[in-house]
Amino acid sequence: MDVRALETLRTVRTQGGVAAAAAVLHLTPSAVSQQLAALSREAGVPLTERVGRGLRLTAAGDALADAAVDVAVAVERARASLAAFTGAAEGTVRVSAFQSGARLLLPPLLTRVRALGGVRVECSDEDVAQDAFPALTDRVDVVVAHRPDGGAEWAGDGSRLRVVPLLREPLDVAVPREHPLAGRDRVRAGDLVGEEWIAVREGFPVATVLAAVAAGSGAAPRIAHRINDFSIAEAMVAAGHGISLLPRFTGGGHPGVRLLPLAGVRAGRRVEALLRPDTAERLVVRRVLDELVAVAAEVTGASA
Amino acid sequence: MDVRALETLRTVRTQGGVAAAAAVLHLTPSAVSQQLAALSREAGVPLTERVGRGLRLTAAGDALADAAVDVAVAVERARASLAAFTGAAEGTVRVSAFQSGARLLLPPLLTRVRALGGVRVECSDEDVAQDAFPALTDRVDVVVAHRPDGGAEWAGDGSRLRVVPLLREPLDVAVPREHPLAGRDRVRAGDLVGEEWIAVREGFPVATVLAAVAAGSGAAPRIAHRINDFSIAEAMVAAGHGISLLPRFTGGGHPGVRLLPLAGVRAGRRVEALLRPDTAERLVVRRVLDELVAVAAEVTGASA
DNA sequence: CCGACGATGTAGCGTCGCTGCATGGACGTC
DNA sequence: GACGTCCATGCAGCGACGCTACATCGTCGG
Repeated sequence: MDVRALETLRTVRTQGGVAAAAAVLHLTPSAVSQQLAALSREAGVPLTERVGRGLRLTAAGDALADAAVDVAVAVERARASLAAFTGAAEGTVRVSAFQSGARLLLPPLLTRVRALGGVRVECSDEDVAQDAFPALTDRVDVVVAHRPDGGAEWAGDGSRLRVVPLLREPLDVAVPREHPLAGRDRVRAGDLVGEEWIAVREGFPVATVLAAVAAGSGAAPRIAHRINDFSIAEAMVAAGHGISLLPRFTGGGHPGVRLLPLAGVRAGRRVEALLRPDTAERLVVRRVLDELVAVAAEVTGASA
Repeated sequence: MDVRALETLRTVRTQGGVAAAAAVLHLTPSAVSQQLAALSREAGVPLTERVGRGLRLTAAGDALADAAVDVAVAVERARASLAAFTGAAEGTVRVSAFQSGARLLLPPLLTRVRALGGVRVECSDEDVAQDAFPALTDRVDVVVAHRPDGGAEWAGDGSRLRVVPLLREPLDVAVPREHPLAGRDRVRAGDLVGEEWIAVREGFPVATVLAAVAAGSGAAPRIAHRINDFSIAEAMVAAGHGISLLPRFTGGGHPGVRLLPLAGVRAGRRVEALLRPDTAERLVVRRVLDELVAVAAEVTGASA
C-alpha cells in the first residue's frame, strides 16, 4: 500500500484521467497506469473502469481515494511536526488566483509575505471555468477561486477539499459616465431592460449572476460581447459599447465608468481559497494563508 | 517520508533499540539504522541520540513517532475501506495472553472464532513483566494483559496504545482445606499475619496487590516462594507449603484448595486487551476482538 | 474510413534499500 | 585495568522495484 500510488489514485480522480494525472505528477502515463494496476492487484478489486477512451474510479476506487486523503493528511502532519522542531516554516508556496482576484489580492499578499522572511510565494493567474477550480489544487498550493453568491458548493467540499472564505464582493452595474443612469446612486433590475451587456464566457462564475439580474428585469439580457477580463470590459463600458457587471473592489478604477449598486437583487460573488487537505497541513502554507485572509480583511475593510 | 521508515521509528521507540526493532521487523540492524539515518537526513534534525551503548529518540523523534502512529492508522483505514468491498474480513490474527488469562479465555475464543469462518487465530502465551506488555503489540496483534486494580495506566495509553477492557477479576486468598481459616466465608488482612506466602516474581502484575494486602495487615509479608504459574502455586498451596493470592475465575479448580474472598481490601486485577492503534483498524482484528469481549462477558457472567 | 487521443502492456535501465561484514564505542567481568 | 560482549553504524555488493521509451489496442471525431 504505497502512499505514492495512493496519491496517484487521488490525482487520477481529480484530473479525470491517466494522462492528465501523469502531467500533474510529472510522470509518464505508463507509470501512472502501472501504479494503478499494482494498487488494484493489491486491493483484490478493480479500482478503475474504462469508460469510452478514458476511465473513472469504481466505487471501491472512490472509497480508497477518500481514505488516501486521510493518509496524505497524516503524512503532512508528520512533516509539520518536524518543522516545528527545525523552526523552519520556510519554503515556497504556489498561489494562483483568477484575474481580478489576483489583481486585488496578490500584490498586498506579496508585500506582507516579504516581511515574513524565508517564505517564497510563486504566483500565477489561472482563469478557468467554475468547475475546474478544484482540480487546480493539484498543481498549485493555494487556489483563489470565486463563485456566485448563492451558488453551489465546490465539488467534493469537506473531506476532499478545504475551503477558506476570503471575502464577499458585491457586483455593481458599470455604466459609462454619460449614461442616463449615471447620476443615480443605485439602480433596480427593471431599469436595465433593453441594455446591451458585456458578459463573461459561459460557465464562468459571474455568468449566473447576470442571469439572476435578467430574471429580475423580466426580459432575457442582450449579450453583445463576452469578455472575461474585467479591465477590458471596463474599458469597453467607458467607450460606450455596453454595460456590465463588475465586482466593486476590483473594478471602478476607470475614470469614464460609474459603478451603481443593485437594489432588490442580491448580486455578488464569494472569493475563497481552495486547498487540498494535505497541502493545508503544511506550515508554510498555513502562514501564507493567514496572510491572505488578513489581506482580504484589509481590502474589504478599507473599501466597504 | 517513507511510511516503512516511520514504522521503523515507532518500533525502535517501543522496542527500545535498533537490534530489538530489527528482530521484530524481520530486518538486519544495519537496515534499521540506515532507515533512521535517511529519515533524520530528510528531517534535518537528529531523531535519535546515543545513550550508553543503546539509543533513544530525541524530542523531535518522539514527536515524529507520534505522528507516525496517525499515518499508520490512516493507511490501515485505507486497507479496511477496501476490505469492505472485497467482503474479506478474513485473514490471520495473532493473539497472545498471559498464562492464566490464556487458560480462561483462549479456548472459548477459538471455538467462537471457528464459527466465523475464514478467520484464523494464532495463539501464544506470553508472560512478561508489567511494563513489557505494550511492546508485545509489535509482534502480536491482540495482547491480553493484566494489571493490578488501581494500578497505573499502560505506558503511552491513548494515542500510542489502544486498551479494551475485558474483565475485572477479584483476587482471593487460597488456603489448603486443612487450614484453620478454610471454614470462613471471607477473611480480613489482619487474619493473615504470620502466614507464609507464595507470590509472583517482582514486577509482575499481582505483586503489588500482595503488598497492598500486607499493608492492611500491618506487617511485611513473608514470601517463601515466587511462582508465576498459578496452577503450580495452587498445587503448592494444596500441599500446605503456604498461602497465595489467586484470581477467582482462573483458580479454584484444585480440590485441596479453598478460595476465600478478601474483605476490607480491594484486591483484584484488570484484564485488558492491548492493541496498536493501526492494528486496531484492521477488520479481521476487530471481529476477533469483538468475540474476545463477548467471551470475557460470558466467563464473568457465568462465574459471578 | 482514417487520423488522433487515451489507456495499457513490454523491454531496458537506473536507483534505492537490503544483506553481509568490518569498525568503534560502552558496559560487565575476571 | 584488560578482555569479551553487545550494540549501533559505515561500506561494498547485490537484488528488486519503478521509471522511461516504444508499441499496441480500443474509442471518438472528421
